[in-house]
Amino acid sequence: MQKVFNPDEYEKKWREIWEEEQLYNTDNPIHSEKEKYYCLDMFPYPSGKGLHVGHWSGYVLSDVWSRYKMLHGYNVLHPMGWDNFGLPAETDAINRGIHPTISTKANIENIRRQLKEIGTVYDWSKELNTSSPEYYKWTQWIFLKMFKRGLAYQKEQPVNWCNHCKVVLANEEVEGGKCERCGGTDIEKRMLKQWMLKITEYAERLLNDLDKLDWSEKVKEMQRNWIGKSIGAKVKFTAIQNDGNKQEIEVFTTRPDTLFGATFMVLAPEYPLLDKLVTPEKSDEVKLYVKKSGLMSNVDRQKTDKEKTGVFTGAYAINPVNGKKVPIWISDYVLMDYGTGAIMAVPAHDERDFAFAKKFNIDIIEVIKSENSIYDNDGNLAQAYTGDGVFVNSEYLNGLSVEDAKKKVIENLKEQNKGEGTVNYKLRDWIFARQRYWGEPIPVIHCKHCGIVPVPEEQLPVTLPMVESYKPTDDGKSPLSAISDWVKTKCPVCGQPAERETDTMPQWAGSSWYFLRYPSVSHKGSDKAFALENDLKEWLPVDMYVGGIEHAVLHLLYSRFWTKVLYDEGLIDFDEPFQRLFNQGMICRTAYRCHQCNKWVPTAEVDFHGEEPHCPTCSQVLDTSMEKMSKSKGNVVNPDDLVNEYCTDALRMYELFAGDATADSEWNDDGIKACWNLLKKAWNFVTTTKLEEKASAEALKPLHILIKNIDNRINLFKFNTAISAIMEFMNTVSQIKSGFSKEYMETFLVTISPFAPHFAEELWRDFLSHEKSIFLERFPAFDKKLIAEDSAEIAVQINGKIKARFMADINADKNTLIKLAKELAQIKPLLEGKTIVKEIAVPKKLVNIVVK
RNA sequence: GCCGCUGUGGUGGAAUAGGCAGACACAAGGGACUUAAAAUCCCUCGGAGGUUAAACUCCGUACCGGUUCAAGUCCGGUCAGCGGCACCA
Repeated sequence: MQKVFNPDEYEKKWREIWEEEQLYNTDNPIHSEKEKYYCLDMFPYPSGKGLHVGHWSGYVLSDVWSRYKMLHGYNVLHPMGWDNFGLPAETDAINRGIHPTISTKANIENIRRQLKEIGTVYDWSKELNTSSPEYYKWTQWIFLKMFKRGLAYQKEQPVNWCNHCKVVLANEEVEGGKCERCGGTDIEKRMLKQWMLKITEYAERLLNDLDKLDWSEKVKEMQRNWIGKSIGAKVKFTAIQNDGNKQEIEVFTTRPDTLFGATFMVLAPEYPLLDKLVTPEKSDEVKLYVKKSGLMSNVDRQKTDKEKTGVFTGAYAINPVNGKKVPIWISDYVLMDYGTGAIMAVPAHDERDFAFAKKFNIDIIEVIKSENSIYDNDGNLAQAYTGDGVFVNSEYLNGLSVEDAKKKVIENLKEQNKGEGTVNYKLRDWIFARQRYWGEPIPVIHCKHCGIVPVPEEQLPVTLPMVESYKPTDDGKSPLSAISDWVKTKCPVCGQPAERETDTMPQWAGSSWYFLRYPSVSHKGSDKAFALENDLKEWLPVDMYVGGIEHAVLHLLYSRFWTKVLYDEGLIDFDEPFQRLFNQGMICRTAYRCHQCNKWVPTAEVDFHGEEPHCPTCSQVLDTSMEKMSKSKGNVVNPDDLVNEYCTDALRMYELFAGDATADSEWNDDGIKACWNLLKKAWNFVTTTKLEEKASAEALKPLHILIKNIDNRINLFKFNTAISAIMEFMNTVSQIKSGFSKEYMETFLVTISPFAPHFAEELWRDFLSHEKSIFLERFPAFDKKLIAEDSAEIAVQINGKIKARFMADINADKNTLIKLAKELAQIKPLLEGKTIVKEIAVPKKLVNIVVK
């Protein structure tokens, strides 16, 4: 009787059996002899929206990779968990009026169901959740390690405060002046005392170690940019205060060579000792400017195209190289949190200083001459010249090049104790506190007598109290501060009444080390943060990390930092968490926007009458654009619907087939049909072909080509062409009438099983009556001899244009090929009366005859 | 502005190491089967010319130029798009 293709029936069945058999549990004894392999997905934060087909693609990809590794005999750890703490979950809870402990639980259940429907190999026995006390106990423990190493400290400083989210933002969370969370621009600088992590201490290592990682250049470059190393010098100027005393002002510059061209100095408006410098007659003007720039939003202040503003302080400083008096100005183009908050201004050779000097009529002294400098009609510099050249007006530097002048001036400054060579980074310390409820409490106690005291390790975790009201406040205080029962405690050192820290950790805390936790999750008896025991230790570091590019700086930089700290603590024996990183592209789909109503129109609601899409409310023709899938743009495709209409395996295959895995790809609603048809064809092929004792050479050839192609292409992460290899195979074998065997079908099923696991398992165990899972098989090796061709088609070109083709023996040498080509009926006449200039032959490919 | 990446049919995309551009699909058109539709199967499918039909000829991988017997691929320049950084001294 013919076996009917009915995925609805078998897909669910196999998922349940796999789970019952604990097939993917790495502790299952059937895997005990195997080499370990750790393939990790970036874990999701459980939002209420569920997964769309764009999210699926990354999970399918890592699943194919994991299954492929299993078939190569590895014990594959492929875990999943929930990044549950943090703003997304809290915002979702507030919007729905449900406590986050409850709302996230429901969200997790929905996403877990969806992930299971993908047919993934997750080892659910190792599921973790960053908001569970047994997990965040260790997040707090790591924090205390940092605190004890002096890497966590409190500092009062101006910080980015998002008025919409009512929370402090780390520098990494401000993207182009906008809040990374809400996309809003209502961000102001507030003076707040904050917990900080000294990531800057690791800047150099975070930069250098990028070289040893197997990551895309793009992500590495983004991290390099973010760390932003600049090599330059610190130079000490001496300023005269308004009380007549001297004050040293240090500047950072990447161009110490141009020091003789410094004609003024600029301080950031927030510069600490400004009051002592400003002269009485300038005092009001300066105060007004400082106030104004303090009120300006980040976005406005950072606009590069805006005109320079500034105020003269009335004070002067002495240039250490030539004793010249230069005026001290303040301006908002100098930032307090980079370098020293003060610069020496060299208008002739810096564009910003040039613009400033032009506007306020300050001297411009050229110290580098070059034929590339541009002058106006009066012979003055028309713009700053920043290139190389020959030094002038610079005493002992005259005649030197930029490189030599830098060296010499630094030497000189150092001798006179007026400065030294130094390095600066754009990277700032990580603001590590949030004034929010839904996060890990920072485990310290404030005691009037003993200062800041860490909570003793044996008292961890400091649990987050269950409260009714967890909404954020406007005053920058954590909702926890209102819970006096919780806040009031005793100092662990002196026993006197003391108060708990009420800020919580940022969203990124839990995800900074979760990959270390997975291997030991089901070993709960071990009272350790992460696997140090021999058998667990071997899992780490992560072999393959798969996720979106959106975490290129934030999560991936933070994780690298924490890993290095834990390495320095001697807790782990590696200092990079993710050896190999794969960033999948995003899936895009047409989105419709009505410029009249000024909103996105969900695809399902678009009125498609006539040729063009119309707005359902105002009937305007809609603007269309290709956008990454998102609920807010209304262009998501729900995988649940496609699984119902087709099947999981078809959707898995189409996600891969749609395009290059690294690139963004476009969702085509009809595309899945191709994969659905492919499965149907393959099903009929396996179930209806008449089998013989032994497979024929004719039949084996396409099979071994398939094995070779799949193997190569999975290794190169070329999943789209791996799927087309299966299509090509089906097209070829449909022309072959006989010569197939049972063994043949078995090999075929193993080869395609990473892509269509349910399909392969059903035919393997049910149709071909195997006891054990197909995923305990070995991926077949291809046989070169079976693929080998005995002849090849040779293209014949005259002057590079194809004129004929012929079949030749695969081993024919160059001379034979040329000889055969010249005798061809189509070629012979073309050579008559011509002089042959050159003859080129490429075995197995072509012959090119150059004639005159 | 600086840095990085990408430009291939109507569409998504193929093309080891410079060697037959457009694999594999989607859409479209035509045909078969069918009372009909769906499903399935077969054919056509970059452009221009050419022929009853073929053969055949020319052009064609954003644009301009170069290297080479040979360029989607290498080099130089231009344009466009995407991403990152951006008053970082």
